Amino acid sequence: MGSGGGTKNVILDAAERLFAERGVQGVSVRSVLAEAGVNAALAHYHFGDRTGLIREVLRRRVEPLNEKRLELLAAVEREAGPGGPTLEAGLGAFFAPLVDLLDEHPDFARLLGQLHVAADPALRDLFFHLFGDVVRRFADVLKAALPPEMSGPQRVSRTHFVLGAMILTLANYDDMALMARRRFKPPRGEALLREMVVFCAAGLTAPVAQNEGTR
Amino acid sequence: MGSGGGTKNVILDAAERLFAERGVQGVSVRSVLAEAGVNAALAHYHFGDRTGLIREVLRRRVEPLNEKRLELLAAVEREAGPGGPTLEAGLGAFFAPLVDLLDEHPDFARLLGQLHVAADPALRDLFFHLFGDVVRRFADVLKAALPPEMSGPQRVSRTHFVLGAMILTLANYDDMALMARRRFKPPRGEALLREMVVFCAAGLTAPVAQNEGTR
DNA sequence: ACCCGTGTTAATCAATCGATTTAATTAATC
DNA sequence: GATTAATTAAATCGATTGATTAACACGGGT
Repeated sequence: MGSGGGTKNVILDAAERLFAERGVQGVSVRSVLAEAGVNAALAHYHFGDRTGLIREVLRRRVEPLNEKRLELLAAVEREAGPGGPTLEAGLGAFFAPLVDLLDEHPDFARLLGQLHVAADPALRDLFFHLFGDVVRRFADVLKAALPPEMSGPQRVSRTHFVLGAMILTLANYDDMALMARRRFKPPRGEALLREMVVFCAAGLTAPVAQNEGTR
Repeated sequence: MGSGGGTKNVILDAAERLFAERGVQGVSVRSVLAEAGVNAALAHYHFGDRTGLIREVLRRRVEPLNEKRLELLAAVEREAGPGGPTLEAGLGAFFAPLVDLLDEHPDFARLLGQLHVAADPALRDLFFHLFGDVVRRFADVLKAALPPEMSGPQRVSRTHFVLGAMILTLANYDDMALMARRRFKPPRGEALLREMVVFCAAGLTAPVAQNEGTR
């Protein structure tokens, strides 16, 4: 389940699990150490303070995630023509590492989804600092792959919707079918990735101003 | 800004503001009462305990929201043919009250977005209890408006993406343009509603299995 | 006038929080 | 094998938490 031995990783695993279950703000450092089964002073020794613990929980998984995203992006850019990668290829490079994360570390995926909408200012700063560069890289790819006549605000809005679809999938994925009366087994892995790419690509490229009577 | 006088509403307004700023779990009852400028025992007097305060903050705005949603849904169903309302009309009835909420009570809108992905089990229960019925009503409308050959899991997945796009818009709307290098004024009101409906309708009706090489 | 219910205030409870200190234990180095 | 550094354990600090209590103000109804 966790990530190898060492007291440090034992603590980080416990923190990841509890953070996902109760929310970062709803978890005390003491409860993390109790869950990990180690002494109550080890968090301070290994991570300095509470913020250091949270930061390390995130950094441990976000850094490989960002690397994988940039690798995939470089790959699709290498294979693409001079116009840059297609919309589907760009979205695939952005989503695929998250879909893998959902399989390998579902607790962390839920935590990641929560943090995207977290209100605590300190958490938000930490979060944007971790992801800002990569998100901007992909935003440029998206811009190049979208029709040039699309306005800036429109592209920003639609990109925002794409992020929302992605975030709720991370945060709530296992509850996805809860509201349906029949219980469906939600797709995983490759199938989920395809669903996300198809949905977002269609939404991003939808023709504008086709329907007026929505209210 | 608030909702009329009365100590009760003064407390609820302060709670709404602080909850949106720092997250429900990051706000103490004492800080709410200090922000409201009232005595430290009035929360217990008016709302029983902390959970009662949270519940009332939500109920005060969610009940009118649900009523407005059902009214709009009844209206579009009345105007629709025997096949039920169109996809765009159904989505419009679902989104319009939220777009209004974003204008009139932006703090509560942010709070609502957070709660959709909140991890605290008690909060999640409270939340699903408030919205479950209405969401299921609209899920049925969506099902009727979508192509009958779409599979159940696929419809559930795409509905989930729609909810995600909506939730992030609520939670993060003012930060929408933050990641763009140029600063755009994000759309409001009618324009935002049209953006959401167009994007989601296109995503929901996208043809399946058109692209295989997404990874 | 009297009482009573509503609203408010100040004071305080035990529990828990993040953080720190001191001591005991283990591992590594010379 | 002695010395030193790294790690773990146990106990405790002041501050803050949710909750509760008792006392006080005040207005309307009988």
